[in-house]
Amino acid sequence: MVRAGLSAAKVTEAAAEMADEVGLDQVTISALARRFGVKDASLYSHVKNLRELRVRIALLGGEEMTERIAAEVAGRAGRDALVAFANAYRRFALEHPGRYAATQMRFDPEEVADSVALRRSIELTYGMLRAYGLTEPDLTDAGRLLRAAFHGYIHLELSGGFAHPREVEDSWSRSLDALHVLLENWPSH
Amino acid sequence: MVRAGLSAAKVTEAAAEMADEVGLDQVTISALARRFGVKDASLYSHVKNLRELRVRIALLGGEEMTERIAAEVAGRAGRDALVAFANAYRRFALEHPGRYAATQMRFDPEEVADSVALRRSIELTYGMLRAYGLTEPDLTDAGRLLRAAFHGYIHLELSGGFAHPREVEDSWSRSLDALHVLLENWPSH
DNA sequence: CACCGTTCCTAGACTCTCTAGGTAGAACCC
DNA sequence: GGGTTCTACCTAGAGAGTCTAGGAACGGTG
Repeated sequence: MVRAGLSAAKVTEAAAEMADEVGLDQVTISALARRFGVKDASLYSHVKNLRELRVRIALLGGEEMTERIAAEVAGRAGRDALVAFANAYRRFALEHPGRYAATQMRFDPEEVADSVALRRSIELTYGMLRAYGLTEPDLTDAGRLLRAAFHGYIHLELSGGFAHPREVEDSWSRSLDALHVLLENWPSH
Repeated sequence: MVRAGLSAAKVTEAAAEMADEVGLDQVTISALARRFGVKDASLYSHVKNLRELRVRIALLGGEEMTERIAAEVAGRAGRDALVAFANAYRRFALEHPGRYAATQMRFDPEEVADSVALRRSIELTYGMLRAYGLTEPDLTDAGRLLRAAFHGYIHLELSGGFAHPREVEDSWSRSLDALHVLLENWPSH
């Protein structure tokens, strides 16, 4: 008997790759087992169930994503930081749609409680916004709007919601200009 | 034998209701059949398959949503129209999360080709933006950003992404203020 | 070498989608 | 009222997926 030599980490990595290729909801225990040349039941030694597998994809994706964003934003402020953040965010989501989709799942608080990436990504956003001179509660409001705009844009783009011929690239960078202007003129009170 | 008296419309309506109650991905043919006290196979007389059922939910939801938005926006312009549009959009999504989720599916062009609601919702957005004095291509760019912001906000809210204690209601209306300012100062060229 | 934990297996229960072909109610028409 | 036809609903079953229980073989450790 030749063993595949699996582990929780290997299974998660392969699942993430599969999610990027065929979509998160096409990642099934049995399809993954097939990919490893192994029986379904074997995977349950490494992963509790399908739900947990997807959460693992999300945690992996979240880490990779914030790492890339952090690297791009490092040393920048204001418009430069905003553009770097946004482009790193979007590029990751487009290159890794499955991982990205996983990060958008609904989690129980305890599932992501010990996720460093989550906390770090919030810090990154707030740091960026503070450079615009914002303070609470504007910080929270602007942060939410920014996250919503980024996520909404990518979601619509990935789901084919932009049918109009105008290039999404152009639209995107013009939207970033607009958001920059918005943050500079955030209406306080 | 007592008949349930089903039809495609009744099945769709019940499926939409079910989606709002338990989530779109919990709407299965068998669960729906159970709800009607009927065997799974019986539903296939009314609906081609699960995919088509979900598309029907989306089309139904889309119609209801644009109808409500149109009613709220009618006769308003500028900030009033923006706020009315946004609030109607959000309220519908929060009251009908299943229907709303269905409208965010990825569709083949032909599936939604004859959807009046889709075209009307685009017209509504563009009408609103023209009142801000925008012209192409700013119209498209601003429209995309607006849709992204609305959708992103609701998606994050529905998926529990706003953990911070600050009231979402307040954040939301402040974000609408901000978007209003943004549209008034949209950076052309 | 014998022990032990881990990896992988078989077997099977349960759920879901969807097809093929059959039965029984309702509506029409003479 | 009896026959025809449409269609709502049925049984039966194939196929795919999740997941559990319990067993076998491999790898490393004493």
